[in-house]
Amino acid sequence: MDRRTDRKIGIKDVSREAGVALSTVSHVLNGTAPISTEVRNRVLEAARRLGYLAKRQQKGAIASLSTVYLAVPPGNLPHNDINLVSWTLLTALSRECERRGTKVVAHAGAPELNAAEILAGAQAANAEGIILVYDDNPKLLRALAASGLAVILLNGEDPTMSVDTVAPANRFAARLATQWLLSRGHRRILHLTWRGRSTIMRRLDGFRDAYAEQNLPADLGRVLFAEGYEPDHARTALKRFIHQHGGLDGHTAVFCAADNLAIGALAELQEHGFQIPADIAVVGFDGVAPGDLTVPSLTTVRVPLDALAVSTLQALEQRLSLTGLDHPTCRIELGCRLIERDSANFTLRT
Amino acid sequence: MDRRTDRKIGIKDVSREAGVALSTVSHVLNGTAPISTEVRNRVLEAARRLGYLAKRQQKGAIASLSTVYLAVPPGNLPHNDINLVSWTLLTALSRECERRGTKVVAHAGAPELNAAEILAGAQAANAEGIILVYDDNPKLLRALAASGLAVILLNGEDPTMSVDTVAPANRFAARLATQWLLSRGHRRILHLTWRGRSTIMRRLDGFRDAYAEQNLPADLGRVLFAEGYEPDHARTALKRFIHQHGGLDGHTAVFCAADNLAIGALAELQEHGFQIPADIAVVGFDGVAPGDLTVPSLTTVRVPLDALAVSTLQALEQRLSLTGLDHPTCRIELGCRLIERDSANFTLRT
DNA sequence: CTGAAAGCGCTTACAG
DNA sequence: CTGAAAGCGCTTACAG
Repeated sequence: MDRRTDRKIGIKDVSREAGVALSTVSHVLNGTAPISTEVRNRVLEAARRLGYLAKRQQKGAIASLSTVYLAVPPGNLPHNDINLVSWTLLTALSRECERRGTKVVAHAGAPELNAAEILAGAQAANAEGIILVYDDNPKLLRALAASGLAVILLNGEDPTMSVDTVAPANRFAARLATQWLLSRGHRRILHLTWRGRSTIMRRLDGFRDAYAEQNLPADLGRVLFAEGYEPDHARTALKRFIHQHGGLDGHTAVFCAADNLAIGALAELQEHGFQIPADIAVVGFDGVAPGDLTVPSLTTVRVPLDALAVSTLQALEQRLSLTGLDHPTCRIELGCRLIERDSANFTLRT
Repeated sequence: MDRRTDRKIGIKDVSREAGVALSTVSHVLNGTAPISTEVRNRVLEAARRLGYLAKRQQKGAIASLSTVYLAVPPGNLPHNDINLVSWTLLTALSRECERRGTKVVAHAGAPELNAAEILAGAQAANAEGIILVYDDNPKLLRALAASGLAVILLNGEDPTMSVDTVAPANRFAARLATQWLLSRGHRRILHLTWRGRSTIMRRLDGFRDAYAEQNLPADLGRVLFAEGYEPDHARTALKRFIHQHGGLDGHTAVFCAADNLAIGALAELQEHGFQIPADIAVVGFDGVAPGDLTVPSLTTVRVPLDALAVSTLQALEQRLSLTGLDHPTCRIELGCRLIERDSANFTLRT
């Protein structure tokens, strides 16, 4: 493999690699002549290996999006918040736009997002598409969808399926993390969450799924609601819980619906003298904070923010190219991975 | 708009349509020179309108899949079953493959799908990808994923997110149908379903979501499990229910998790002398049967089978082009539409 | 399926 | 950003 990635790859290279005539490659790629499947496969494999197919695909996808309009509920904007997830997601989004040469215009409107304002802003910016982040107000979504512009909801749910959405596979990821704890002997797991957007409730669904899948009594998995998703909310909720039950009430693990909560949980639990993970294991959800931010380092579910940004732009272009056709709206969920660190690195004897 | 779709459209046409120089169009499409957003947008819009972008995209996507290997659990094969959904889905799939010039090789193995057999078959067929339909056995999925071949699960769930999946948005669609009934005054709705694959349980989730969303007591929405998804299973289950309760126990609507069940429900309810929809409304799920197959015609949720087939092939190609990279697996759900016919065409006075 | 050759469409460099 | 021009890469028709 001494191919230089800088030299441009053409069908001549593919024909040499596959050991067939130049014209044969062309015919395979365009379906303009009947070619035996054996040769056809050889050609396609060579084209794929040399990156020719990828190059060709990129050329087809390029440049259809010149400007996107980005609307984020002000409460989730990075500057007035310690929300690292928001910040990382928006960074990934703008980096991906830059890579594609797509201009991003951010919405700056009233604190409450408003369809008319967003549409006016998008029009003024000459945007072909709108990316809405987090907000899942059905009225807003429906109004935007009715405008005929291409709209994608990122990191939110639209139960009415009026617009395309891109989000992490929250339910399945939470289920996997819970299963992982169960497989290490934990039985009484506390799910620490808050009454946030519906995507957060999907993590609760997944938590319960894991118990159901193993035919374990559902009440082994208790749910504790904090007042919000900041570390202090976690501390307050846990403090009250520990006070009420005179301890952890037999729980051996806390599965938090956000890293922010997990950070607060670590602090609060340690303040009460619990050893982590020996007395109680802690698992987070998000995976944007560096591992050594906490002591012990946090085991967590990593949400693929970069891939979410890529998929969002792809979905937007896809929708744009389908303008006019009534292709159904789609919901895309991306898989998350468990990052095993110290805060849950302990197997219970069963 | 007198453009002839048969004449090939080139950038010359785009430049004329947009009123700019030929070279400008090229620069816009390739990002090879800085172009003002105003001109850029004019060019892209013209390119989109003339179908040039679509043509270019198609060229990029074409021909990367030569052969797919199709594995369907034998129980779901059309020939030994009255399962119209299966039949329609597989037809849509093979039609889409034909359109793309992709060869389909069907798996013919033991009644129980087996990873080694499937992989051997796919290899023998020189297939680049595998489409698995329905089956959601986690062991099977994991084994296939580990093989390194591109794998898509169609109409199933993979909670482990080992392989990419494409499915209808079952949960949201069931929620919408239930909301629609609730909005027409129904309060006690019976959800008639069966213990099928997990995708069917998502319809139950959606049924419950609709009650929760309106803050209605969850026990207003009762669930009745039939022994299977055939019309006779529905009849048996309903017969027993009516007998036990000496009637419909206050229910004014039956929301069935499959059209097959709805067909049985219509027959059974009418046999007991109930008027449909005046005494009880019936809603199905699938939408593959013609509307006049039943009396009265069936209101149902239409699953976009053609679009599912298109998305499946797209997802497979996408995965193929990402070979090597560790892009997370994705789950794609497509929106469904409620088809309003006579069997639920009745609004209750509230 | 090959290989040489003609031709087409797009890209690119450049003066205005 | 235009417009004429050179050039490149791919397509296509055809004899073998």
